[in-house]
Amino acid sequence: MAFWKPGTVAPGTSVDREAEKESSENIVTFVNLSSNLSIQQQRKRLPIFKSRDQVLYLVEKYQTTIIVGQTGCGKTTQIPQYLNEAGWTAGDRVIACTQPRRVAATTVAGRVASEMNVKLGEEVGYSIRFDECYDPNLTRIKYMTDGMLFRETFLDPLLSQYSVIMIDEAHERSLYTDILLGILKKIQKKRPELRIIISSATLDAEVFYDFYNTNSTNDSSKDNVSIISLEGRTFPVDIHYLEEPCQDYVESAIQTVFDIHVKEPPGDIIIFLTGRDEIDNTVGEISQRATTLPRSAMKIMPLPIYAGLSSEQQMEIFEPTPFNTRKVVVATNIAEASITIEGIVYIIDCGFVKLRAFSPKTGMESLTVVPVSKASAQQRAGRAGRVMPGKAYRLYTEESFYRLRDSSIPEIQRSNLAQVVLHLKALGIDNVLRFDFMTPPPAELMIRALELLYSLRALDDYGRLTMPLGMQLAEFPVDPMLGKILLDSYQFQCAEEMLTIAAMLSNVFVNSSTSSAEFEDEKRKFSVEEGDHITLLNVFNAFITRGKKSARWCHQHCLNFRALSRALSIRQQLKKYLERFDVPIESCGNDTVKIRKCLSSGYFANAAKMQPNGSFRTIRDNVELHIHPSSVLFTRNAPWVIFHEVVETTKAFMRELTIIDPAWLTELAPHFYEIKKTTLPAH
DNA sequence: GAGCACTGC
Repeated sequence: MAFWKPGTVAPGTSVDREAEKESSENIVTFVNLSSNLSIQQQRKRLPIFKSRDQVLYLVEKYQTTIIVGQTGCGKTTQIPQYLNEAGWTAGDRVIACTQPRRVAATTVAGRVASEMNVKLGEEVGYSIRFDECYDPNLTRIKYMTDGMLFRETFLDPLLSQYSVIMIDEAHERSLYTDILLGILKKIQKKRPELRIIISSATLDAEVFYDFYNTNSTNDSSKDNVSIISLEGRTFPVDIHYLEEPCQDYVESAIQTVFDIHVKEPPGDIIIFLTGRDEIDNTVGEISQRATTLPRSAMKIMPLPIYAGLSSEQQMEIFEPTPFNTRKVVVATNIAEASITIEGIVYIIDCGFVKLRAFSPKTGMESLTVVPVSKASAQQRAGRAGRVMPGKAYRLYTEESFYRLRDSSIPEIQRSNLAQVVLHLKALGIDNVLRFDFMTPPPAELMIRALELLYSLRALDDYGRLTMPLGMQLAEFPVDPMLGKILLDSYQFQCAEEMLTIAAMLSNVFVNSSTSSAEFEDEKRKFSVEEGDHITLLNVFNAFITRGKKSARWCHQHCLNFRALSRALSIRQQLKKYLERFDVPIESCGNDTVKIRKCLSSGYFANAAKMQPNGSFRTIRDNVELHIHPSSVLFTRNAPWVIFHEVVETTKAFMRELTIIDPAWLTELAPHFYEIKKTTLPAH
């Protein structure tokens, strides 16, 4: 875990070390020179090349190999090529390499194709949702999102075409990474020849080791798992801690920016904060205080970055820094792994992150600020050492760093598991409570998911998947409640409307980039008194008809073009599933009763009744809820509603609501509301 | 009368 301090021996070849001592201009020359080398020569220069034979030996000898290496060591691009060269793709076999993010899968595939001098989509391909670029007969190395490889287990439960499966960035412990880790262990029992490579950036490799090691004797020479550590190519980062804890990390971050600006040599800064509010305030405050700098001083340019910004706003941070100016990027966790900004030399880490958790007791999600893990703090610091040695300022004491968790709680232990349970059942894993997870989720989470699936009639009294409903819900790439309204739409002749609503709900960033009065005016043009679902339907329909799917129209109406285009793709994909399930694609026109009844047939469990004081209580658990101010129903009178989700921030807020008639609940879900009938008004 | 980190099928 130790960071390399300047003046000590650092990792990497002596050639690399010589280069980094030069100024940044010299590094540019260095890179240009290497681009003149042949591709094969460049590959041999990567630090990982020295470990090539050892990696191949370990993969040959052990069923599972754990590779620990920092980002930038070349493992993602090189290891699949080494395996290909060593014959692991002979006999039409394929090497898979999974990534938690879409962009990583496509860009890495492109780079490897050019290194191998082949056309992307032939020997080297990729597979991500809405974009497949590989040839089943030709492709030998396939980069894919972990979610896509998981999907493939539905078609071929043993993933029999793959000789080696490399799970990259496993330390991030994404939901699908964790499910795959469990399923691969199961597959390996039936296919002992399958090789698994787990690649991780942190040193918590023992967890992976113990999980895959099936050697029950004390003789460790019989282990079927091996570990190898690779050296990275990043530069040393000097870590600074506060001597005393700070009261206000935003204020402390701003002060640190100006300290660096005045005392340190040129180089851009990144600040990690937790959310939009903090970021916007910090950017404003830095601009304001920058006006008090002496006229002769270097200029300072603060820029925000978070997912809710439009792509144009996001692109600004990648512009080259103007002359005599220091760029200060103020970021959420988006810059920890998803976005890489070149030229960062200083990082300021507030030590916190906003994390989503799901409560099995109430079925609510909460979004709360929690301390980061040591692994996250290390990852953040590493963002400073990409082009030259950097400095990291942690806005907490060294002692509190050592009290942090080693790594974040894996997603699978804090998520709504309804979809996961459904998927495992579809793979024939009946006793999901005993499935071999690397870190099992709490039993309450699993039980909550089983209850919901039972109430949706996706599971029978014995907990088995129902046919065809349960199986179809498992195949659908949406939440089971959304899947239910799609499959039930034939009863209300409204599949067209449900497809749109489902696509829009799977994609919440439609309007989050602006929050001005102007936007409020725009929103009113689309809103209807029945609630948010039909409002979303109107927005999408206007985008298609009046807006002609154009970015310009979206801009004029304060809508997020990226989000609407994505909704369009999701809708097309969901439509293909409905067609395959023989659900007639009909429209109910403007019959909002049909639409709202159909919504209730999937969301009956999420029903709430207004209280005399204006708040709401759920029917199921009697939990107090509030309408989120972004809802079109916020200022309206809504005695009974169903809602898409609850997010707990300052209060428990329902998001995306629709007004319903309570009689529909007993009509559509008598099995769920039978015993509570007395609480409903007589009709 | 609040304000939602980030992914993914």
